[in-house]
Amino acid sequence: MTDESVLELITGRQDRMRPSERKVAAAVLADPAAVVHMSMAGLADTAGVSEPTVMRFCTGLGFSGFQAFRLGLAQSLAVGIPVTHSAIEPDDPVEAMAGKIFDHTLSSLDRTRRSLDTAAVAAAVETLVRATSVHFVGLGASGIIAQDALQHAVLFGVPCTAPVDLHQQYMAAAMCGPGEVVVAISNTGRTTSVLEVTERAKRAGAAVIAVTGGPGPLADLADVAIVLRTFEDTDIYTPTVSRLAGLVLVDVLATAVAVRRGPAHLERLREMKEALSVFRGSADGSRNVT
Amino acid sequence: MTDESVLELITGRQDRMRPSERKVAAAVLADPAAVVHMSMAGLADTAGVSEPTVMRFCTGLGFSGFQAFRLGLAQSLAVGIPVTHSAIEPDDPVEAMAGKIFDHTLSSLDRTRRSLDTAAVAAAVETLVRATSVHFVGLGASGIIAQDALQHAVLFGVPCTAPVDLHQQYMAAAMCGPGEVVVAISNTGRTTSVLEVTERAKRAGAAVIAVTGGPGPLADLADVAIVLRTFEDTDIYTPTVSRLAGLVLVDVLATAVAVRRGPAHLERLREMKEALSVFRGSADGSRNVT
DNA sequence: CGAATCTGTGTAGTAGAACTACACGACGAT
DNA sequence: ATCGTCGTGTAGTTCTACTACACAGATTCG
Repeated sequence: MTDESVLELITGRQDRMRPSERKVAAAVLADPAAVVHMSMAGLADTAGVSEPTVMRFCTGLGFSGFQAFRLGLAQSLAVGIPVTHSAIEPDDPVEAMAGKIFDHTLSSLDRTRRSLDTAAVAAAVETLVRATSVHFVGLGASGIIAQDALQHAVLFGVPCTAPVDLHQQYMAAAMCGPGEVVVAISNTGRTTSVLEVTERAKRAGAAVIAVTGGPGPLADLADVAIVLRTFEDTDIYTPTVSRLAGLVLVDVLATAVAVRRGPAHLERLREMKEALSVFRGSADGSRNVT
Repeated sequence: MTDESVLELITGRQDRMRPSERKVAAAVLADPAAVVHMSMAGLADTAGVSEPTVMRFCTGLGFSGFQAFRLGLAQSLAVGIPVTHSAIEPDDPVEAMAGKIFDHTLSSLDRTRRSLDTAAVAAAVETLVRATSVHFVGLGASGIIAQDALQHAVLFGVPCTAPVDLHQQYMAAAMCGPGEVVVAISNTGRTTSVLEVTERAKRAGAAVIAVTGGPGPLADLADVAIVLRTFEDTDIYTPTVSRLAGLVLVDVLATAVAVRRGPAHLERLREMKEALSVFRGSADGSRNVT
C-alpha cells in the first residue's frame, strides 16, 4: 500500500516522462474511468501509440505490468477522484457536486489512512490508558472534533472535558496535574490560542497529545504528535475534510482505549447503550446512536 | 455503480448458489485481497473447482466475466472491508484496529455515497436557498452534526442557530415562522425529543428537512427527507459512522447553497477566510481551518 | 564535420490468459 | 426403469498481455 494514488503518481511524473509515454498519461488522465475497462491495445489506440509504449508506461510507474496498473487505477478510482483532478464548478448540478464532494472526502480519508503513523497512535493510546483525566481542546472545526471526542468519554473510562470557551480551555489546562492528558487539536498546527493553552498545560505537568494536519509548532510542542494528512483545502468550494479525519481518529483512540480497559468496562458500556434506548419511542435497543 | 459492494453481493447470494460455486464464494470470502491478484486458473485451483465454474460464478454475480469481477472486487477492497467481514477483536494491536476502523469508515461512506438520493438533496438545497433563517436540531452524535452545520453558517448566508440545549431547541422551533427552515438530525429517526421539536416546528409553519439513517417517524414528518445509509452499528466495538456521513452531507448542502447564492457571496466568503488567518502566528492565509 | 552510440519507438512473435462449445455423470420425475 | 434436466468438468479457440528484436532520430565524441 503506497501513500500516493495512481492519479497523483501520474500527474507527478508526467513531466519526467518520454514524449510518447506522456501521450499515454494524458489519455489516462483524460478519462480514467474508461481506461479501467480498456485492454492494452485499446489504450494504445486511444493514446495513439504502440502497445509496448503502454507497457513501458506501466512499468515506469512502478507496476509489474498493464494488468497491475489497471488494478491499481481501479482501486484509486473506487476511492474517489480528489477535487485536485475534478474541481467543483459553480454551474455543476447538485448531483454532480454531491458526487464530487463524496469522492473528495473518500479519497482524502484514504490518504489519511495510508499515511497514518500507527506508532504515534499506539503511543497516544498508551498515554490515554494511563491518564487520570483527559481534556480536549480546539477551536472552530477542530472544536467540533473535541466535542465529538467528549461524546466518546465513556469509552475512555475516565473523566473528560472539552470546554468550548477558550478561557475555560486555558483554565482547564492551567489546573492540570501530572497524570492528566490534554489532547490539542488544530489542523494548521499554528493556531496561537491553542498553542498557548497547550504550552500552559505542559508547564502544569500534563501530557500533551497533538492532533494536527502536518508538522508545525503544535506537533513540536507535544509529547505525542498524530499527523492527519488530508488533501489541502486550497479552494473555497473545497469541503473541509480535516475534521472528518479527526473524527475517525477519535473513533480509533476511543475504541482502542476502551478495549485496553478490559471486559468489565466493555460490559458496563453495553448496558449503558441499551439504557439509551429509553429516549426512543420504539423498543429497539440495538441501535446506539441518536 | 451499484449500491452493494461485491463482498456483500457474494454473502447475500451464496446460499442460493450451486455447490461448486459456493466453494468459489468461500475461497473469495476467505482471502479477497489474494484473489485480486490471482488468475482464473489460480482461483479455480484454490477453490478446488474447474475454470468454467469460476466463470459461471462471475457471470452469476452479474459481471461480464472474470476480468470484470476481479476489477469490481479490487474496487470494493480499495474502499475498505466493512467490519461485517472483519470484526474488531479485543486482542488486536492498535495498528490493526486503526486499519479496520478506517476501512469500515471508508466502506460505510462509500455505501452512503452510492445510496444517496440526490433528488432529495437537491430539494433540500432548494428549500435552504429560499430560507430566511435555518435551525439545526439534534441530540448526542447528531448534535455534533448540528454544531458542525452551524460552523458552515456563513456558507448558508442566512442567520443560523443550533441550540445544544433541548429546551432551547424546542423554543427555537416554536418561534419559527413561514420561510424558516428546521433541519432535524437523528440517525435512528425515532428519538422522541427530536420528533417533538420537529412536530412543533411544522405546526409553527417552518419547512422541515430531516437527516436520518433510514425511513421512520422523522422521515415521514419531514418535507424533505435525506436518508444516509451506513453500515449499522450493531457491535459495541463498531465505530459510529453515521455522524461522519452527516458531516459530509453538511458539506454538500453548504457548498451547494453557497454556490447558488452567487459570486458576490463567494467573494465575501473568501475575504472572511483570509481574515481568519490573524488567529495564526504565521502569515499563511491560504489555510482556512483551525 | 562525420561516425558511433544511445535513447526512444514500433514490429513481430510467443506464451498464457480468458472465454466457449460440448460432453459426461448424477439426480429427479414420469 | 428410462428420459430429461441440472450441474460440472474437458478440450479447444481466440484474444490478451508481455518480450525480444530492429529501426530511426538525436547526441556526443573523435
